[in-house]
Amino acid sequence: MTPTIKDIAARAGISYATVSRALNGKYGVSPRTRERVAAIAREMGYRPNAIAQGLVNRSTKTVGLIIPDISNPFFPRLVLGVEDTMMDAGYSVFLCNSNWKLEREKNALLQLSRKQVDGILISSIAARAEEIETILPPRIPLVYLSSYPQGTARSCVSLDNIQGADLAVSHLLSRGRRRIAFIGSTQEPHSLADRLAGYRRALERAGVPLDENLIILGEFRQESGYLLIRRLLSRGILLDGVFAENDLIAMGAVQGILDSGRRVPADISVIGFDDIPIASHREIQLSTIHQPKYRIGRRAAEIMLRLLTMHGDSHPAEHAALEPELIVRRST
Amino acid sequence: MTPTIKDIAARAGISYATVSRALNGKYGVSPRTRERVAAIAREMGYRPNAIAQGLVNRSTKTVGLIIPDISNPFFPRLVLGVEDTMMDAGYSVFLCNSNWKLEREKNALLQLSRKQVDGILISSIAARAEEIETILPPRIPLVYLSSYPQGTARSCVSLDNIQGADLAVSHLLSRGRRRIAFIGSTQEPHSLADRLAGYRRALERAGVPLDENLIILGEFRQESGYLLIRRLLSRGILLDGVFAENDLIAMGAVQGILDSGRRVPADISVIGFDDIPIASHREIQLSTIHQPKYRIGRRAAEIMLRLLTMHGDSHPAEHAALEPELIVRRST
DNA sequence: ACGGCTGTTGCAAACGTTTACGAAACCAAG
DNA sequence: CTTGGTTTCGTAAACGTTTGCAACAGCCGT
Repeated sequence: MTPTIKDIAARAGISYATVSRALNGKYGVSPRTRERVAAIAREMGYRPNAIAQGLVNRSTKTVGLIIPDISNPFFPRLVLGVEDTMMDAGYSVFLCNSNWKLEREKNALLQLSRKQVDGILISSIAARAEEIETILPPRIPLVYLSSYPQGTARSCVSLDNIQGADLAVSHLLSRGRRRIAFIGSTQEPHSLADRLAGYRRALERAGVPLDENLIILGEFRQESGYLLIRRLLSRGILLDGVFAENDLIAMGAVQGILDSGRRVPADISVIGFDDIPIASHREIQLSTIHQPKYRIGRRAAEIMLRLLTMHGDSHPAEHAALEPELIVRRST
Repeated sequence: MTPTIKDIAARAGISYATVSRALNGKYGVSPRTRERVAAIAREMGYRPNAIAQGLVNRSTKTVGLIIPDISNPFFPRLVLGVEDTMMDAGYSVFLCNSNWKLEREKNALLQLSRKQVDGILISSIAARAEEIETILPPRIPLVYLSSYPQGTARSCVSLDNIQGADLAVSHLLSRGRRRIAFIGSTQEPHSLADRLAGYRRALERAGVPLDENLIILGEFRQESGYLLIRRLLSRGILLDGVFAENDLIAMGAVQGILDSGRRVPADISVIGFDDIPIASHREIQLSTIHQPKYRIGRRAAEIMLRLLTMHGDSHPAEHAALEPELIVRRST
């Protein structure tokens, strides 16, 4: 049995209330007993039971973080940003990943709320806010990061996806490309919508007609990008540029283009989104839209901390949209 | 306020003990009241408080998982293996990453034990078992995965690192390479020792003399591999093969070799370790030693589940060493 | 009518903490 | 010596749940 506060009290010959006060540095216990208690606690290897503390304090000093895909190189930096800032503030982070399944995302939400986390940060794949916010008791702080559902009144931290997509497509246009395909994923409805909007906006501004045949959707995986572009090319559809919704898709697309006997960027330029670490690799050199992943995580965590400290006084939802940045590399 | 079991009891006009029994499907409550309680609970949106349950049940249905680096593509698959099997068994997984810092690893251990997790899985960077096992109360189930300290009596699941390194180096030798550098990391003392041992064993068996100048150590990062190989080459040291302790280092080494005007594999063959996803990319094509990451995670979780169910009866430590597999690609 | 059995329910303790409140002890001033 | 104030500590309730035990009702056989 690990020693409890009562064991310490027994050894010290005092009540366990005093032990609690001594250990927590509360006012009203003499320096002498305070030291004695500290010494005994150290000697017995006392470890406060966070479960019991959580029960009485009604706070677990823990927040949940839900992301869709731990294997996607985009998310680890984001997680790190959250973890670092939350840890500095004395919080633990409970990481869950939903594997792009709404069912699992909802389940994670449920588990976290049962575990009485103090707040939840989520990169949600839900299309509408009700789908996930009805699961949670309304008082619990919730912050979206990187991706958020439509119609939410909660705080969000994300990239300006419309602007980012516009940047990417405008770049392709400036390279003389006119037949630009959009390869996306249906897994995140909201960022898909925004990036498609940016795609359309850039084309329209340049006076390039939109061809619905050039828009194809799959998953956020390399294989998906490969298959989709090959299908497109084998249909004989003409194209000279590709805007992929993320870097993994873009990398798959590059492979597909090469395998079909065309050159990148000579025949077809490709640009991605996210700027994952591997995109800058010497042999890859993928042009892309940079997302400040760590900063997004940190910013979201900071908002969360603010919500946590002013517990429930009023929630002026904050909507931060960070600036995208165009990174030009060999693929365009 | 979220409704508690007492609120339900009040509404149903019965004692809260009965509500608890009804909700948990315990024996001794009539079907009629059972249904009534279930209906009211659903209607009020009752959510059992896992903190309170954990306190009285002395079990949180949660295990901790500590890994050194969430950004390293090796670990996500491992995490997934653990998560999937633990979730199927009704457990949650608390993921912590230590960022290759022993201090943070110890701290994570401390936090997890305070949080009363039922067990801990850890890919440890500690050199000796005492460093971390003294932090934990002895009763708590502990399973090492992928990497474990020396002198532990706990269960481990890992690759046969000696065998893996032997395989890699023997492959280089079979390609006619004789001056084979070892580029490793000091971040994981135990796998370093094993992979070095395999390196030595393969050389010895082939009758190739060991040159200590060819062994250089840094970190498990691409930049590190790049810098180390460049330093080696600029010193004018001859080499025709490189065995890197992991794929990231190997990829950095390849870049360094190319940047120094040499060819891969014509002048220098390079082989890595882990078989991270990107290693199979068309433009990378890195030869490597495959680790069944998902299976390692799953296996470790299975052992953990066994330890959890037979709570404390006896711990016949299980040491599973999975088989490495040589993957030959373009870099050798 | 009675004893005993079965099925259903309530009471209360327990898990390990924090904390409001009150009691005791001490000290200095009147 | 009393009074008042301050410091130090103990008592007990509370957090939300589970569960052993006792109580109670209904029913059966005698």
